[in-house]
Amino acid sequence: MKSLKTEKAKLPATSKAAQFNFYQDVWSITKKIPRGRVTSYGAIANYLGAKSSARLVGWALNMSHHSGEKVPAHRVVNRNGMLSGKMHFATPTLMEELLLREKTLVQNNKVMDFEKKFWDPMIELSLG
DNA sequence: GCATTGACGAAGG
DNA sequence: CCCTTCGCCAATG
Repeated sequence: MKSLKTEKAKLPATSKAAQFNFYQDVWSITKKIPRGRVTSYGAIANYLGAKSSARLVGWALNMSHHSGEKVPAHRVVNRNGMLSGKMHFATPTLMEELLLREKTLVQNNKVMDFEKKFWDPMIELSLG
């Protein structure tokens, strides 16, 4: 696995190329989240070796909207399982609707059985 | 350019 | 426990 730190060693953090790679990596991982499962911003950042840059994962997913690519951003929630990003979808209810469509139930703005549905890329992708 | 703002999360009080 | 602070860093004003 390629960490962001490794990328940083080659490219300055301010480099456009480095940013682009980071976004691409985030989208790539997000696409691997199976239907009916969810993960967190921090888990993705951690997998990319950028443990403390969870906020940038949110930015990357935000960029995915007008990127033209199909990124299941609704499967990424915060570390408590809350739908903190739902306001950034086309409608305020779209994120929850997309989750419900794949049998992921939401109550009080939070994914039900979050721990059971949690998909950790660090674990799931390191074995494959 | 500097200050503020977040789809975050850990640590400290 | 809950609330605040802090590190993080691209984007925005």
